[in-house]
Formats: sequence, C-alpha cells, structure tokens
Amino acid sequence: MAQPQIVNGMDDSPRGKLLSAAARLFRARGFDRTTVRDIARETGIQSGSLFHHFSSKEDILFTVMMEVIRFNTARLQEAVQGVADPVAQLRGLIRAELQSIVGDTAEAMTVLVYEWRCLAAEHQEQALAARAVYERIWLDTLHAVRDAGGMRADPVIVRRLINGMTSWASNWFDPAGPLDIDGLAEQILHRVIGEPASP
Amino acid sequence: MAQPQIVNGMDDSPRGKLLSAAARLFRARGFDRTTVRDIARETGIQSGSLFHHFSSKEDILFTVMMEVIRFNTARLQEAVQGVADPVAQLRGLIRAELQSIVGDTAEAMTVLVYEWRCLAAEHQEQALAARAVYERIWLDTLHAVRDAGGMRADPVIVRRLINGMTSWASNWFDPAGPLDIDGLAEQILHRVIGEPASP
DNA sequence: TTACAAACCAAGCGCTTGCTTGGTAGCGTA
DNA sequence: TACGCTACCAAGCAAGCGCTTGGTTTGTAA
Repeated sequence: MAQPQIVNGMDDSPRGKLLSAAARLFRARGFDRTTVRDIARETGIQSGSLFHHFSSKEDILFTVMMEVIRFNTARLQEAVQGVADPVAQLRGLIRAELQSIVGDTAEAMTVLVYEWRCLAAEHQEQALAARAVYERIWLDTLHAVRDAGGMRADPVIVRRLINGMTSWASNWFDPAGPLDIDGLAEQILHRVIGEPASP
Repeated sequence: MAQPQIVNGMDDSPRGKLLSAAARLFRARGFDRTTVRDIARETGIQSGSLFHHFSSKEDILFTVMMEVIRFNTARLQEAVQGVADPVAQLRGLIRAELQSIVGDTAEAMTVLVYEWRCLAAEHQEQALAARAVYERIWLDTLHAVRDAGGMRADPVIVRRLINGMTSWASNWFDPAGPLDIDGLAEQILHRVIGEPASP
C-alpha cells in the first residue's frame, strides 16, 4: 500500500524514503497530527525502528526543514549566477521560489512555513541562520533592481511582500490550471516593477 | 496569573473570555499543542468546566473562527460603503484586512489562517461559505478598479496576491516599528495600481 | 424563604502518544 | 566459521490527552 515517491531532494536510502514520507504526511496532516506510527506505516517499517535513524520525531522535522532550506538556497544561487541584468535576476529568483513552494519541493517547503513552531528552540535558531543566507540573495538582487531604477520601494519591505505572495501560492495555485509557474512569476514580477506598457 | 484581555470582538461573558483566551493560546502554541487544561487555567476554571460551554475542543476553534470571519466581513463592508472611487475602496479594503491580521483581531485571524485543517470537515464547509461572502466584496472592488483603468491584471489573481501579502504580514509586521498599518497599506496598494510619479 | 437553572469543581476513565527495550535477520569481512 | 555492524521487529511502558461523571456553589426571581 505504501509506495513512497522520492521527492524533496532526498535520496532513496531508507533514511531518505523516511524523510520523504514524513514531509508528505507533515504537510497533509500537520506535524502534531502525524504520529510516528503513520510515518512508519508509510515507510514500511515498525514505529520503533524509526528511532534507529532519528533520535526523536522532532529530529525528523528538523532534518526535513534543513534539507529543503539547503536545497533551495542552492537553487536560488544558481538562478542569479551569471545573470547580469538585475530584473532578469529578480525574475529568476521569483521563478525559483515558486518552484520550491508549488513545484518539486512543495511538501517540505509547506512544512517549513507552517510547522515552524513545532521545532525546538535551539533548532529554530539553526534553521534561522540557514534562512539568513537565503534571504541575503534576495536582498542583494532587490537592491540592484532599485539602484538600476527598476523600482522605488524599500527592498526589505518588497522582499516581505514577495515572500507573502509566493508562500500563499501553496494555498491556491494549481499546476494543472490555466496559469503555469512562469506565468505566475510574471504576475508577481509586475507587482514589483510595474506592468509593461499596453500592447 | 491569568488576566484575560478581551479582544477579537468577543464580549466579557465567561464564554467570551474563554474564546478570547483560546484564540490567544491557539495562536501562540497552535491548536494541537494547546490543551483544554491550558485554556481552563487561562480562563480561571477547571478543565472539565469548559464542556459546559462548548461541546468539544474543536467546537471552541470553530466558534473562534466563525466569530472573526463575521466580525471582519462587517468591517470590510463598512470600508467600502459610501465610497465611490474604486481605488479609494481598494485602499479601504487593504487597510481593513491589515487591521484584522495585525491589529485588534490578530490572534483569531492568525488562527483562522494557520489552524484551518484542525477543523472538522463539516465545519470547514461552513467556514468556507462564510469566507465566500468576504471574498465577494474584494472581487467586486477589484473588478471596479480594473474597469476604471486602475490596473490591467486579472482580479482573481490580484486578490490572491494581495491575500498573500496581507496574511504574511502576521509573520513580520511590528506595529511599534517605523512602518504603521496605513503605511504598509499604501505599499501594498502600489503593488496593485503602481507607484505614483516621482516627487 | 424557597425554587431552579446556570456555572462550576474534583476526580478520574479510556485511549493515544512518543519512545524504550531486548532480541534477531542479513550481509560483508577475515 | 566466526565476527561485527546495520537495520529491523515485537512488545509494551509512562505520560498526557479529551472528555465524562456526580455533586456543589452561585445568582436570580417569585
């Protein structure tokens, strides 16, 4: 009954399958409503065997979050590398973040956003530090866009507004719908640099 | 130890105090991590006494959510009533929604956004129906803005993007910071109708 | 003063939870 | 063959959970 698809940037080791199943369940039911017995059943092992791989249920959550942060930070970096035009950089960042949130790492990313407070305090600190690297990339590009005259608003505020638009997409965006990820990215880009002149 | 401030549009009856305390706890710890004993302690009663007022813990959550939806739908309606200019209407809506999310009903609104899946299926339906009335107001105004030439994008998409920007504000906006609610509202408005010409 | 309902208390039941424990199967190496 | 390591199972414990129960206090009105 359990056919654990491997996604979210995890490998196909027992540990990786376990993380992938956990991410899916955490997203669908939430961390607290997912039991270790659920995760075990989905992975095809006994619940006690989980603790051979992880020290606690919370440790599983923490690992899922750290993996997805690192994976998507790398993706963000790739999106700006070698791109000179600030606006093109920004378009790349928006696409990359949307890909994270509604694309291939959707499960783990949603967990990252919604189950934050289920992390132990010390783990929150570690995740926050990893998150800071991610945000640095965004702010550098947004400053470049403003310096080039592409927008006039405060980059910090704009980043927060973009973050809201992309995160919220997990609640409504349908990849099978009429609007694809690039189309949505363009819509969000227009909220930042304005709409192009009429056709 | 327990001094239950009354907020979120609840009255000061035992029932209202209970709802207000529950909203605060649900926001701070999440629904699943809040025990009926926590709510009882905060309200100043025994945990069993909760069930004199509500049939279940989930019933408390549902009541909190329905109250805040109705309260803020009324606020939204007031914001557009008697206002002719579509852009002025839109500004009023953005301000009203921000007031809901980071202002006086912040606790209950955050719960509405983040604890949705903790509702029983039948209660989700009811809340969804109430939510539809709320969204109707937004879409009417956004269509008016577009018809008046204030923007060119699809009102449905724009509403979703605005919803993301306002909801996400609960994660970072500080009322004591340099930016006040009206200032943030103006920033969001500019994401929709563009920035005004340079000074 | 009596009557009655709403509001509450004290105790605890039954169940689920995360996690532990002691033991075993399979496999590569010497 | 013997060793040792990783991965796993079967069973169950202690704690915490939502909720129930039977009885008591409190406020209000005739």
